[in-house]
Amino acid sequence: MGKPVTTGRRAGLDRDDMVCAALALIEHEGPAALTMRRLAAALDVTTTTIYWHVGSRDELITEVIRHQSERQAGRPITGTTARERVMCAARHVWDNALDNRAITSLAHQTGTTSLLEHPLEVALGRELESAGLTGEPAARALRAILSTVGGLLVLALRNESTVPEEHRAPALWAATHGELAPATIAALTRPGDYEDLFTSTVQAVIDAHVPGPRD
Amino acid sequence: MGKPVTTGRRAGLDRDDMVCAALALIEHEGPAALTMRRLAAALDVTTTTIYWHVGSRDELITEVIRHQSERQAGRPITGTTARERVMCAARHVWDNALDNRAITSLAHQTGTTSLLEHPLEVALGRELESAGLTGEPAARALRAILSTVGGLLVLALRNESTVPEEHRAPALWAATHGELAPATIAALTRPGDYEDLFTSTVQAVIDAHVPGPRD
DNA sequence: ACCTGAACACCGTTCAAGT
DNA sequence: ACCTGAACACCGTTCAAGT
Repeated sequence: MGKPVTTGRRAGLDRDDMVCAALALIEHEGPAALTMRRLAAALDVTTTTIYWHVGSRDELITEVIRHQSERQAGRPITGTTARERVMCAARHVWDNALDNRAITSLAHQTGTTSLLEHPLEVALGRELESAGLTGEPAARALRAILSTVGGLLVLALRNESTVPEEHRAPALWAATHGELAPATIAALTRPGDYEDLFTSTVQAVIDAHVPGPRD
Repeated sequence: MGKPVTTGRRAGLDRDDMVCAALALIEHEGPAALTMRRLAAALDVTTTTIYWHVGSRDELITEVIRHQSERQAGRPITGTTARERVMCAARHVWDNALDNRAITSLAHQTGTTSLLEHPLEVALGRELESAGLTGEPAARALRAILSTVGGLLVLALRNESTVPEEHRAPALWAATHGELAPATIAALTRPGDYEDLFTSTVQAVIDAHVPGPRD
């Protein structure tokens, strides 16, 4: 069953093979490695073959992100209080992004983050509604939590992305703005403990938007 | 005084002219318009001329961002309480980004946001120290506030950036995850009031990290 | 010192042509 | 229906050569 190993034509490739090969390419060689020519070489075909199965590079990326979003879904949401369950749903977004950094970076670069995290965002929205939020407050809470997690992810993923060293810590900073204490300067230049930062920051945003057990 | 209008050589251009022309190009035609060839055409020279004055495209971008960061500095910080002044410094980052969306997007794409906002980030750090924060708590507060503002900016700037419509609101969302209320779905698909979102979210993060007047 | 012309090694995309 | 070869219009970058 399934597709025959070798048909009478040339290659036995379909649209799904392209998407999977693209996903593997991204995971192994980074988001920048996803070019039509390199993907064609990996599949041992010409670039025009990709254009026949998939429409364009944008469509390929969309399909890759959607494919990845499907196998990200499914982690159970734990916790007894509403805030705990909302926090758990937010942490799923955080964990999945850190577990799949290459694809997350690609989604971030192409503005398809919401497509990648969509099932997890829906799960988060469901918990907010279960917490009693409806209408505009629910929408505001959802947007606030997701943007906070997204901002923290940009910070946490900045290190291994393509950021030249000179952009991080020019020596003149300490000279021109020397009034700052070393620890404060470190916050602007060096990486920190993003796990703690995630917990405290997201918890604050959740507490501000989601009614607690004794409100 | 200054440089002569026309020297005995070919063009009277220096490194600063390249950076200014690049900045104008970005503001008028968007971040994607900044290519070596288009910049050379705008200056009526060859691309190799740019490589002589500026090193590479990365160096050009760094110089453009640094140039822009200098004329962004200087808005006064108002407010009487510590939290008010910290909020004001955070709002400066927000306002400047929204007032210069093209350059902000470029900085975001190239991972040089901290370089662009650096003077404003230092001002924010100063207010945190004035509020009594030192060491790790100061660093955590700074990172938390900046990442929150950054995440909200990504959301607010997403609309006019190069995001295809299909990435935003596929019709199947409502079908496969139809349990969500319309307003909650809207939070995932349509833009909202980011001004209100900024105020409430950043205020929550500030309150969580900066001691208030009666703590 | 400052600038040009030509070339190299890449991109995404299209189009006519093959089987 | 599925795939190739060649071409087009772009990129960033380099190198020898001109004045």
